[in-house]
Amino acid sequence: MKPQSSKGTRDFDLIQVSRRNYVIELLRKAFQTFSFNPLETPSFENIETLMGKYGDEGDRLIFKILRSGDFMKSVVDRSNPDIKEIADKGLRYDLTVPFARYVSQNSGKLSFPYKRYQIQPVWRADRPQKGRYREFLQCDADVVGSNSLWQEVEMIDLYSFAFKSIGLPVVINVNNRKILSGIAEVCGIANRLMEFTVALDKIDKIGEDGVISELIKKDFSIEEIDKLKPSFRLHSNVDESIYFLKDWLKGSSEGIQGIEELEFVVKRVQNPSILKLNVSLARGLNYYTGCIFEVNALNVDIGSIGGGGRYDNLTAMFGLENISGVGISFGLDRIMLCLEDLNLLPDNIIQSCDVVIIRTDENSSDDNYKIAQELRENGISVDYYPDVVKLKKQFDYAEKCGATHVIIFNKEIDQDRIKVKKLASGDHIWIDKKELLFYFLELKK
RNA sequence: GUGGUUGUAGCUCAGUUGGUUAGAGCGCCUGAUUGUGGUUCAGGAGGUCGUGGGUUCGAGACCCAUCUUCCACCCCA
Repeated sequence: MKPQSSKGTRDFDLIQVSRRNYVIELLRKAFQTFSFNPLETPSFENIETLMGKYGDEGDRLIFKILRSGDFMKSVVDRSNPDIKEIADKGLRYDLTVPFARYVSQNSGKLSFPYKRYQIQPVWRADRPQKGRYREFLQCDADVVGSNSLWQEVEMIDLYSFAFKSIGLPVVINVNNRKILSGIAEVCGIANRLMEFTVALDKIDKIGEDGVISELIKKDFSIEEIDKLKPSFRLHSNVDESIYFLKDWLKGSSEGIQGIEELEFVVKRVQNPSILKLNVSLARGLNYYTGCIFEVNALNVDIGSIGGGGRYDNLTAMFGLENISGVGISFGLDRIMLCLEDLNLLPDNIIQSCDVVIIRTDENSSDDNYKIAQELRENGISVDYYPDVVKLKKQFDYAEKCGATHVIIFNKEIDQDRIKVKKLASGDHIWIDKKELLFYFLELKK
């Protein structure tokens, strides 16, 4: 059998794990700084929990898990089985829906507003591309149980804080679903909001003409498209856009509310310069109801590296009414690609061992191993080479596992001193047996 | 899910209009040399040419299928 990892999945080696952990810790620190509590949920959920939350396209991309045992037994029509008949579980597609399930299930013991962060992999049965995997790590922060717009402000500040600490320059696109509804309302296409926003969302990619032809394809009339046209040109300058929108949408109370919400938020964030009001931003996940966010890295063409927004009714699907939430997500895998592309990762973050004990003589084995035990007990990372073999082999090994030092001790020849060699320079020093631990503890400081 | 693309030693790739025992560099292993590794030298292992069919006297090269890769849609982190 040929060894091969499954489509759209990857293995991470020493360097990659070290780098990922480095960024994950920065994110965790950011979440904690904003007072979110950790939560972990199972990798799979009941299929009903997942289905119908992400739109038709989302349902298709959920990894379904076959029923245990004879999974065809419960199928009524074998020529056309329903998905729920043969699969009763699915791998989580995002972290927001499992979170909503958790909140609904545990509403009695949670005090609201409840803030949690969650760093776990999610799975999508998508066709892989660069920056698009079938298993990837999401890092989410959500707060539920309050309608306060201060939470939108905090979410944007959290984004700024986190990306600043990571050192990745980004732009945060913001919009509000209510503005999109308002536009649809004043243009008389309220019943076709989704079709309109899906087309508008592509404007950065296909341009104004592309959006128009897309709308024509979807049977929008020329008059309707003419009315919608101002939305194609709203970009960048936040104040001007808000001023214009207030006039344009004055016939829609929902639209006006959306603008006011947006205005409240953009006026209060700590670093408004990384915000971009982007009326074309729609986001496909259909549970969003208010503010929506999407983060893009500057100077890297890889799609969004984060997204989120306000959802008013997500827990209602699980029976818990009147719980509004806001959440944001960091796409770790894409963030890593950006950092690698832009060469922004420090090179001193590899988590490797401090010292390899080189074996030259079986008679010294016990003494060598005692050295390893003593160092380990004091927090030094030690690799004890298991065999007495050629030095070249042992040195190569030490080099490869990233050790900074090797120790050579032969009790017959060396007696009470130990040779400590720095791998990078090749320099060596002799250290008295009693001083060895002190030497490495000093290095660690 | 639709359309296209890729696949030769561990890695990066050569391989001429289909024609004998499929090559290189790097890496790996062994030995020598270097005052106990990183240099240099010599030798060696390793590929049913992604997989399965087909065309042909003959296929790594052509055809079909399938898997994988990357790209564009779709959608998204």
